Amino acid sequence: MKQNSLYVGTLAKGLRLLRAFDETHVSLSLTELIERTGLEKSAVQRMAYTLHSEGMLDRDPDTRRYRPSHAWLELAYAYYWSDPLIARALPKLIELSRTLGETVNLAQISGDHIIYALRLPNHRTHFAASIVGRRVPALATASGRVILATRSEEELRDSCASWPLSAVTPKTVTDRAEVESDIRAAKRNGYAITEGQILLNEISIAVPIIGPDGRAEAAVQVSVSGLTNDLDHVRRKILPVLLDTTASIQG
Amino acid sequence: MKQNSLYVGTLAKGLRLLRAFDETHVSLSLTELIERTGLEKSAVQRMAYTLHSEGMLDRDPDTRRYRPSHAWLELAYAYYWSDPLIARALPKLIELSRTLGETVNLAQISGDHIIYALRLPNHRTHFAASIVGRRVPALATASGRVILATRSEEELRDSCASWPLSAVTPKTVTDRAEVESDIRAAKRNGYAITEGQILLNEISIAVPIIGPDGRAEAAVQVSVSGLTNDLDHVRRKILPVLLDTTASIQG
DNA sequence: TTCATGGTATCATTATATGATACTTATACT
DNA sequence: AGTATAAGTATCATATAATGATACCATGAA
Repeated sequence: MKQNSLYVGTLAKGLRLLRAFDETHVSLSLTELIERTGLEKSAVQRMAYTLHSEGMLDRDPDTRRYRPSHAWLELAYAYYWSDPLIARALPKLIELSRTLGETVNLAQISGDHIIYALRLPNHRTHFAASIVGRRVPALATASGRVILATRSEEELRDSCASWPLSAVTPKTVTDRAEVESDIRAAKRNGYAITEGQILLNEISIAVPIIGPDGRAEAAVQVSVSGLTNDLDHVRRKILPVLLDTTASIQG
Repeated sequence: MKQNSLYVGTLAKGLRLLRAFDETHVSLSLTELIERTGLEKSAVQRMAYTLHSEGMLDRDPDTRRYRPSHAWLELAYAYYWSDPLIARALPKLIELSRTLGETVNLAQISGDHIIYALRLPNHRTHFAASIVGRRVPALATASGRVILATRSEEELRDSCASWPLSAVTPKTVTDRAEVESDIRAAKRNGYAITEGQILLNEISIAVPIIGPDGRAEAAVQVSVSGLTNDLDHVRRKILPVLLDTTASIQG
């Protein structure tokens, strides 16, 4: 599968089973696992058996379908402890969530996507918008843009040119020049604001968490309904507290 | 390692590296991984290399230490989609969190522990108490007790006798008879309440989410400060809304 | 009932993981 | 600084353990 002699193909195969599960594949039968991983029937049989007996997959004895187990949440728990930013940001986000009464998120850059590492929902909204671990193309989000805005000119241009950018709502901006100029605006302003890019009628505003080297790896983002808010209100009422929050996280 | 011919030892070894990380081991060097997994040096070298090249472990090029990667959060994301209870409970918990202004949790039974699958923190508190994926001995928690209270007499007795129960605070009840009678009380009342069992000065109240078969696999738990609340207030003010919430989740 | 599909079990073959060892790079100590 | 010691990396012969083909057994549909 890969060249290096240190690479253990068997382990990689096992991981492929884990990654076969996502929002549209919440449980998988043996044959479905075969399809999704592209592995041999026997291999899948063995990997699934092993993952199950190690507690990484639950199995319905009746339907014989496999499902993610609680161990997947335990891994998230370990992640949270391992990332020093989480411990610094969480108490501030709780505070922010309380004062605003709106959904607040901590987004981290992860390749050309952002991943929501913390989410404190305050209103019923789409399921995907209230659970952690979701990955979204960075260029399509206020957080991704404002993080990019802290990077070098070259990095900014390259990313705008090559990172994924696909329409998910009718309002999603797919013109790369437009995205780039929006990021430059974010650079000047210190925040980025988007409307209906991922979800219609949703306004998101994000402020970067800037590291000692001036580069941001993460951002705090507040998302509000576009039906009950307008851009101006978001800028006047939410932005100031948001800036306070990120400042206090940066310490 | 195990007898069955379907068992793939190599995959199991790789998983052991993942599980070597926890709240007290947030990053691990090669030698630390060797110690914690008990595997051969060469094996750990290979597994770590493979996990890293598959994106399951991050690696600091300077310190050469390994850390959980964002992929661990993605797994949690897949878990959330796979568990139908999450989607039913989350909007109700958001509502509950707003009306109470207190920290609300969804706890699920997982062997002899409970695991916090959803947490909506409202006050700054201990870090461990605000992130998902934490496992706690079921008998020491209001949620665990109230879930057990929905089970058969035999199961109840066996669990009280054999499940783990260790003192974590000076107030932790380690007398199994006392725990058992508390669970029986929960059976009559439909809720369980604990004080300072896991965290000093914390009062927790839990109500089970009862399935069609009458057995609970999960519970909704509200935790408040014992300094600003007393048991009676919790029962009068929080319990009624909590009961509404669980009723609406059961649908 | 029969048929088709999905899941389970077995086994000879050899590719692949193994673990010992040597080598290189970092860190600690004097 | 210079040496010692530990930590990390690379290599390789060997055989164990993963492989994948195939046969067998449930399950559910027609």
